[in-house]
Amino acid sequence: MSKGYSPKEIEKKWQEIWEKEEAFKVSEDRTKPKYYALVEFPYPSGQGLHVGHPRPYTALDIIARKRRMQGYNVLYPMGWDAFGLPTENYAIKNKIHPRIVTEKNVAHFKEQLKALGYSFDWDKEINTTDPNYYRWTQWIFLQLYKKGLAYKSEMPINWCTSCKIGLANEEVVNGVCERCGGEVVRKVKSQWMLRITDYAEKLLDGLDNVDYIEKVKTSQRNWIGRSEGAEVDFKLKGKEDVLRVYTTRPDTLFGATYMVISPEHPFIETYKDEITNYDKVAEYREQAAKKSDFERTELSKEKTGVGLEGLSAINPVNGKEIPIWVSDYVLMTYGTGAIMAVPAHDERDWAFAKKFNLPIIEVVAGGNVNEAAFTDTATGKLVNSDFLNDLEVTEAKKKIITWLTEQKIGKKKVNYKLRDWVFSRQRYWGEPIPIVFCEKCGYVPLPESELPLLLPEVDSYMPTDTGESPLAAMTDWVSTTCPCCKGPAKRETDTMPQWAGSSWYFLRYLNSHNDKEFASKEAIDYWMPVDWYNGGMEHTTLHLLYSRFWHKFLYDQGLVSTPEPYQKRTSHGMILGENNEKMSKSRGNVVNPDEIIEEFGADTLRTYEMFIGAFDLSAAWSKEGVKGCRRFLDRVWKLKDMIVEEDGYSKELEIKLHQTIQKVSQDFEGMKFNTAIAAMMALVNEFYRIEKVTKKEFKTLLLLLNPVAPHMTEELWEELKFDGHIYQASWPEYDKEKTIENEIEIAVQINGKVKATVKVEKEAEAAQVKPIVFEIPVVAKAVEGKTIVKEIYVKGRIYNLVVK
RNA sequence: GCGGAUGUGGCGGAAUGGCAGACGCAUCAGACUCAAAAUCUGACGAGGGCGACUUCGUGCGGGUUCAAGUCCCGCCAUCCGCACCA
Repeated sequence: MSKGYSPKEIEKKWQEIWEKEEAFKVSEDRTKPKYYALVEFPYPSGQGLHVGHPRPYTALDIIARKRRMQGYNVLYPMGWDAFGLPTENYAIKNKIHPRIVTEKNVAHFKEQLKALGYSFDWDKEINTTDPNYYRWTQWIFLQLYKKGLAYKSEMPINWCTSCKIGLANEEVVNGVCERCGGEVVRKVKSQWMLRITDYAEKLLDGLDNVDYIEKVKTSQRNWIGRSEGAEVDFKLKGKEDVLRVYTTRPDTLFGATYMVISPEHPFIETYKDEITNYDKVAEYREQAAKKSDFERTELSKEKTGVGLEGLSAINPVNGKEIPIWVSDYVLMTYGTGAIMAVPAHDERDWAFAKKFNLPIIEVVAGGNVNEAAFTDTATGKLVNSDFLNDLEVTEAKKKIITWLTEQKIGKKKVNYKLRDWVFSRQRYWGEPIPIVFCEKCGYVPLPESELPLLLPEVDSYMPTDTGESPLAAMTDWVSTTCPCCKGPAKRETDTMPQWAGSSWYFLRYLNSHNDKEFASKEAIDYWMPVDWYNGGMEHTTLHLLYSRFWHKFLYDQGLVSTPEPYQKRTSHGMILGENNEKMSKSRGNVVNPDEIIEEFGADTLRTYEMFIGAFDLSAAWSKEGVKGCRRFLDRVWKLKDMIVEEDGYSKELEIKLHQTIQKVSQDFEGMKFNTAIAAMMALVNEFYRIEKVTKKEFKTLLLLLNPVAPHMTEELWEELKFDGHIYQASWPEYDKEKTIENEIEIAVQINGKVKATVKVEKEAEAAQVKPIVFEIPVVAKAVEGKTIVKEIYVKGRIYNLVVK
C-alpha cells in the first residue's frame, strides 16, 4: 500500500511550487489567444473570508485553468475594493488608522485565498486605497468633470441619520440605510453628481450586444426605465406662462380633468401671491418634506393633497378650465414634476379623483370608469375626444402628438427612471475629490500633475453632526491656492463613494504597475473586453451599471477600445446555512472556510462548493455533503493502486471515457459544475466496478479533475511520473464518434407505457427492430387479439405500439 | 401592484418532448474486524402481492401529444428585486 491522501501536506507544497514557478503569470506573448476571466474583487472585511466567497472564485478558477490547458493566455486577477464604511467605523471605534486596518484585513484575505489554491496572477494585484491606484480614479473623475458629466448641485439627498452620510438611491433599501438599517430622511445638500442619465440610451442599447444572463439585462432595463410619451404645455388661466407635463398617454388628453404638481414644484413659489390658500399649500409642502422615504412608502395607499386656489389651467384640446392640485404622489424628480390627471385611465389619478370628488371622463371605451380606471391600451377605441374618436390607442397617440407638435404646445418625449448618481460622501475613508473652490473662479479641477491628491492624516475620522466630512476640520489641508488664479481657495472635503474604485478596476488589472496611464492602449486592445465576468445579483443596478457607464464614457473619449467592458456576465447563488437561512453571525450558522480546509482540505472545499447544486441558485450548506466530496477524492487517490499495465483506454471503458471528456468540457463552460463532477464520480465508480484503471485512463481523469481539485491532481501526476506539471498539460480531447455506443438499449412501450427494454444497433431501422420487439413475450401478449393502430420508432430512444 | 426566479424521494439535486429520480448524502444489509471506525459490495419513491408482477407518483386543475417534470391555458405556495416613474 502506498501513502494515504493527506491534503495538508500536498496543498501547501503545490501552492509554493506554483508561486515559485510563476505558474499563472500572464504571458506577454500577444500572438496567443487571450482569455480574461473576472470575479468581483472583495471588500476585505474584518471577518475574513466567508464560505460564500469561494463559490464564484472556484467557478472561474475552473474556467481559467481549463482555458490555460487549452492554450489560452489567461488573465485571472484579484484585488481589493478596500475603501468603505466598515473599515472606517472599525477605525473610529478602535482608534486605529483605516490604512492599518485595511492592510491587516488584506493580508488575512490573501492568505485565505492562497490556501484555496486559486490560479490568480498575484502580480496584477490591485488595491483601490493605494494612491497609485486612486490617482487614476481621480484622473477619470477629472475627465468626467471636463466633459460636463460631473457637476455640483443642491439636491435633496437621502440622508442616513445614523451613519450621518448621504446615500445614493441604490443604497436606500425599504426606506432605510442599506448598511446600518438606520432611518433615511431627505436633506438638501450640495453634492457632486455624475450625469449617468446622459448615458441612459447607450446603457440600454448596449445590452443588446452582450451575453449577460437574461435576468441581469431585465433588471438593468427596468432600472433605466425608458418610457415614451409626450410633453404637453397647459396654459395657466389668464397668464402667458405654461405648466408643462409629461405623459405616456397623450391620447387621453380629452380626459384630463385636473392637474397635479409635486410639492417641490417651483410654481408654488412663483405664484405665491396668486394662490389664495398659500398657507395651506405651504403647510402641506412642509409635511411632505418631513416625511422620510419610509413613511412615504407606508402611506402610499392613501392619497393626500391640496387644491391650489386662485390658479387654474386650460386644457389645450378643448379650452376647458381645470383645477391644479398639489400632491406628493407626483415626484419632482421624474418628468417635469407635474402631471395631467386622467382619472378614467390611470389608477392613481382615479383614486385621487374619487377621494377629492373630481370629475372622471371616459375617453377610451371598454371599461366602466365609475368602478375602476380602464388602463388597457390594446383594446378599446377613443370616445369623447373630438378628432380622435374611433381611433385605436396607438393611432390616437400618433395623431395627437402630430397635432401637439403642429400647434407648438407639445412634442414627443422619452423619459427615464434612472437618475443622476450622487457621487459625494461625507466620509474620510474614500478617494478625495480633486477639485478646489475659489471665490473668483468657482470650482476648479486640480491639474493632472498634482494627482494623486492624497488623503491627509486626520485626528478624528468621526463624521460631523453638520454633515460635513471629517476632512473639513483639517484647515491646513483645506486651505490651498487656486490652480487658476493662484488666489486663496478651499479643497473639496467630501470623498468619493465606494463604487468609484470598482467602476474601472478591470482596466487596471491589465497594467497594474503603469505609472504613466491608467492602462496602456496596447494592453487594453489586447485584453478587453472581459470575456467572462461573474458577480452577485445585488450589484446589477449598482456596480455593474456604474462601471458600464464609466467604460462607455472612456470609450467615447477614445481611451478604451470596446463600447462594453464585459462580454459575458453570470451570477452565482448564495450559500445558505445548514438551516436553509442566510448565513449570519446572529443566526449562528456561519461556516468558516479555514475550518473546512483544516479538516478536509482545500480541494474538498472546492469540489463541494461546485457540487452543491446549480451554480446560479442558492444552496444550503451540508457538512455531510462535504464528507461525500472528500470520499470521492479519496477514491480517486486510491485508484493509483489499481493501475494496470495496459496501453490506451480499456475496451470496456473507451466509450465512457470519451463521453466523460465531452460532458465535463461542455458542462464546465455551461456553468454546470455539479453535473460535470457527477460525471467524474460515475467514471470513478466504473473503475471500481471493473477493479482496474489504465495509465491513460487515470491521466485523463486527472486532467479533467485538475481545475476542480488542482493540488491533489498535481501530486498524483507527479507520483505517476507524467510529463512536467499538470498545469502545463493540455486539456484532453475526445472523439465524437466514440461517444456513441453501437448497441443501445431502447424502451418498448405499449400505449406509451414502458413494458420492456431491448438492445438494438444505434442506427437500426424500424424494419430491423420490429421483429425483435414482437418477439418479446410481454409485447406479444399485449398485442394478441388487438389492432395495432400506430407504431412509433425513434432511433436510439423508443419503440411505441398503440393498440386498441 | 409590477418584474424575475423556484416548486421532483427522508435530504442536496439529475433528466435535447422519449425508460423520472443520474451523482451525492442519510438509512439498512453483507464482507473485513475480537469490536468499533474507516473501507469495499449491495438495497433504497409510495402502496398492494409469497411471487413472476401491478397500481400510483415531478405544487394544484385543465389541455395538446403515440408519449409531458419538460409544451399550452388557468391557479396555489415560497424566495428575490422594484415599487405612486404619470
